[in-house]
Amino acid sequence: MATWLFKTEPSTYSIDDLARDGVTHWHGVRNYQARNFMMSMEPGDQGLFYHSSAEPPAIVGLVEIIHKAKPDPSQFEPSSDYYDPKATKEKPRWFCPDIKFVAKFKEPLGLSDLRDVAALADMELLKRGSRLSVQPVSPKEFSTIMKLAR
DNA sequence: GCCAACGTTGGC
DNA sequence: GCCAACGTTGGC
Repeated sequence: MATWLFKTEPSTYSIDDLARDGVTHWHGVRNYQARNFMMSMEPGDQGLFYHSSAEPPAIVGLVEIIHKAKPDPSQFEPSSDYYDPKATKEKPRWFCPDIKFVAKFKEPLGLSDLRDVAALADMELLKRGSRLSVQPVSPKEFSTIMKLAR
């Protein structure tokens, strides 16, 4: 089982939205590195759910991958913000997995608090200038965060 | 609102 | 294939 982190702006799609929906197609990611990580996800993998541009920016919950990545339908939809004119049904560019809600933490794990945790010193999320919206999380980092989570 | 960091685009 | 210009991300 691999472990990951999904970033989202809560004003766009929050942990509460996912709790309501139960399952969602993680569509709209338009970055090749993030896409490649999503294409390597397997059902049963777990993901941390992170709110960016939030107060505070924080890890707020846990999700699970329930279906491996398939073509992101929004790339074919001209009216979508995520439309990609260079993508075709025969050769899709963008793929995304289905994820399901597992838990919302009682207390968000704020970015500034995570920076104080020595075991997380090398975590991608905490790196200066880190913008990747889908990231791998190491087993050690994941277990450290799950111990902090309530 | 600022701005550093980073990815993408496109001219050459 | 280089790289300057530009747009976006996202913490602060």
